[in-house]
Amino acid sequence: VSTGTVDRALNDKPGINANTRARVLAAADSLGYRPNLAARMLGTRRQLRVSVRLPETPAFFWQTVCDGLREAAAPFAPCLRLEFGADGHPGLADALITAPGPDGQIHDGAVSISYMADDVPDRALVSVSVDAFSIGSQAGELLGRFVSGVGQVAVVADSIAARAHAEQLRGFASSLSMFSPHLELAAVIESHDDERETHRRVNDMLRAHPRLKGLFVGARESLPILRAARQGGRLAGLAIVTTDISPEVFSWIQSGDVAAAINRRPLEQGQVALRLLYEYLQTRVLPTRRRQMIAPYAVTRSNLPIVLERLDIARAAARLDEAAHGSTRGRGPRRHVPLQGQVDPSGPPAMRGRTVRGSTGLSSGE
Amino acid sequence: VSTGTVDRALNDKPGINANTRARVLAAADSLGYRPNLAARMLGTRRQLRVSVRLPETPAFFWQTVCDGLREAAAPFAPCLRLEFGADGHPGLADALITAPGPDGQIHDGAVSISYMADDVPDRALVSVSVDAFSIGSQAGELLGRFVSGVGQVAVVADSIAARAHAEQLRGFASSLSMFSPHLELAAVIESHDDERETHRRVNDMLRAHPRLKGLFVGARESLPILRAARQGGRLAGLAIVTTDISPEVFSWIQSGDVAAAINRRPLEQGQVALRLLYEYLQTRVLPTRRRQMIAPYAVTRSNLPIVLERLDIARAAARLDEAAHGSTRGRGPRRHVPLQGQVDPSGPPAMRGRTVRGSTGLSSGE
DNA sequence: CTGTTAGCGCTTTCAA
DNA sequence: TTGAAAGCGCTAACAG
Repeated sequence: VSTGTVDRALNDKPGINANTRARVLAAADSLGYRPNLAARMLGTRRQLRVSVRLPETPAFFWQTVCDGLREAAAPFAPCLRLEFGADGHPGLADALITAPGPDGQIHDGAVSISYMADDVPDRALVSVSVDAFSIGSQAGELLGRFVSGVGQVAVVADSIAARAHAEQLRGFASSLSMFSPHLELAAVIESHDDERETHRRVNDMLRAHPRLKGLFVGARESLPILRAARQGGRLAGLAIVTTDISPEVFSWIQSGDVAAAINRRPLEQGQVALRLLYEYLQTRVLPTRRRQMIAPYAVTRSNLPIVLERLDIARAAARLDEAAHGSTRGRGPRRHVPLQGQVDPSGPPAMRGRTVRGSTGLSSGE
Repeated sequence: VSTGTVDRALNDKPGINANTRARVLAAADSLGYRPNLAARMLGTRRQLRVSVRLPETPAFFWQTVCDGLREAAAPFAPCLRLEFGADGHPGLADALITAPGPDGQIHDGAVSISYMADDVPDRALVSVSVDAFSIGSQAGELLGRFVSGVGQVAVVADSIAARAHAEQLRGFASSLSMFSPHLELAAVIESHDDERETHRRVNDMLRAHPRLKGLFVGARESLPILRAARQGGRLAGLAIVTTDISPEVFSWIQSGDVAAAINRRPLEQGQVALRLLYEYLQTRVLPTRRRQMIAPYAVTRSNLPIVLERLDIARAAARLDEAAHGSTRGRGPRRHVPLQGQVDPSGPPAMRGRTVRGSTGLSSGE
């Protein structure tokens, strides 16, 4: 019963009698042994390397996910190290955090995988995502409450064929029929990579439905759709709910032209993904649920300022962290471009909860 | 330049020449030295002890805060140890997490303090809270959107004198006047410890305003108020927004009688508090903002199921953790009573996002 | 297959 | 005031 043997037993290492292993395991169990993770990382000078491979667009969303990852990883430094994009060679990493490609498949290999999407492919350890159905049903409920009287609503989504978007649509339709029988789903259109094309489709749809009262924008990029509605002079009569949370739409929310944006909570997605991954890497225990759901919620002009503040904090911390890291290791370019400027191009960054009192809060500063 | 000297320099220990200390510090800085926190905890066998002293009511809220603390502390075990209530003697602890008494003061002493409330007393290191103003203004906005046409709304709060409640009220009034000029704030009443008394006051108010269209329940315990509205037969014509997220009100949300509950996010409050505290204890660096704000958001029947799921996960994990801890240390009673039964007394615990399709979701299970 | 040993980066104690 | 050395709990390499 030497430490070496115990180590072999506890860590499923080869070169140990099945019998002794069993005895050691039993003893450990009865003694309630818990390994000291800190000491383990000390022993092996090796640090856990987590490679992060995420899409580049929509930029704000994924950069915020990265902020969440960084924030959650900070306390574990230097035991754990995040390698973003090209820096991290997945083959050398202990884990890979990724999102599926357009075909829904993961292409890289790694020891363990955390995965940010609605499906859990077999190769993924765990997936973190907001519930698409819940996003849709929340949008439906909100529109139902925002629009008074009988009327029509429409949906713009990216690709109805994609599972996530289909789920959103199901949720939307379901909550419409359940909570808002006064609303009729008059049209569902798909947005297009080409902004002009999207603009045209939305325009056509709006003309076809002159009395449309509500619009759910489920597309990743909502700006082309919003602009089409504005140019058609339809903003006043239209309650709009979007899923796009990006600096560009903040002013639309602030002005009330967009009634609500369903937050997919990228920051939390990153945090949760990292927490789960770390736990797994340390304990090798899989979480009970392989799909970790995050509750989406509505951002409106009354809670927008404080939501933004949180995002700013994360971003500032990330910047700080990267700077410190940079000076330590002294290599590698800055990849994480601060978005501050985009959030508030003209005014001071300080935009506290109180701002809601000033009607032009976002664009004028305080 | 031996390790001992370096240690003395870096940790401000006595018995070192001011000159050498300066030199060591300079060298450390230029080398970009970052202490290895894991190794530090190994060296001193001492673990960080954090004493948690939180109110007992409202039970659901504070127990969920504790769940958040536990969840965030789990990865740091065994370096950090949470001691709840009577277990932890604050005098022996490295830190104290607490909430202010009714008088707004902290009574216990500890090295550092995390604090869950709207104010930061001087003795507190940092405070974590939702922004009360934001809660109020969100409630105001939602009511403004839920209620169509000109009408009156009312507020029920705990004690207008308390700063947090005053802020809530300010936020509510502000967003009402800004976003919803069609609504008039017709009455503000205070709830009472005695449920009968509360019931009577609400009743009187409702009679005095027969055409009331909206009600914001900012009181901690909303049930007496909700019941009064129901018994007065006023539910149908009344849009109700509450701040009380507890098992008792879930069914009211599910049924649509309560249009929305503003979530003060106890789970996140706990997580954030612990993260900040840990960071401080390790690095002795104070966070840039001493008030950490969390964005409140609206829980409605469309996102209720998934919000509940998250709470359940936290609770299950906490139970698991406590069980494991219990078997290891084999002492101490279970203090943390699982609330599962209260959430869903009749049905199976599985209540997923899809449940929204069944109109009786909550009470019938699936 | 098992035991022994040398560290990992830090704190602490005891000597100089 | 400084240095030297032991040891925290664990892993890894080498002996038996």
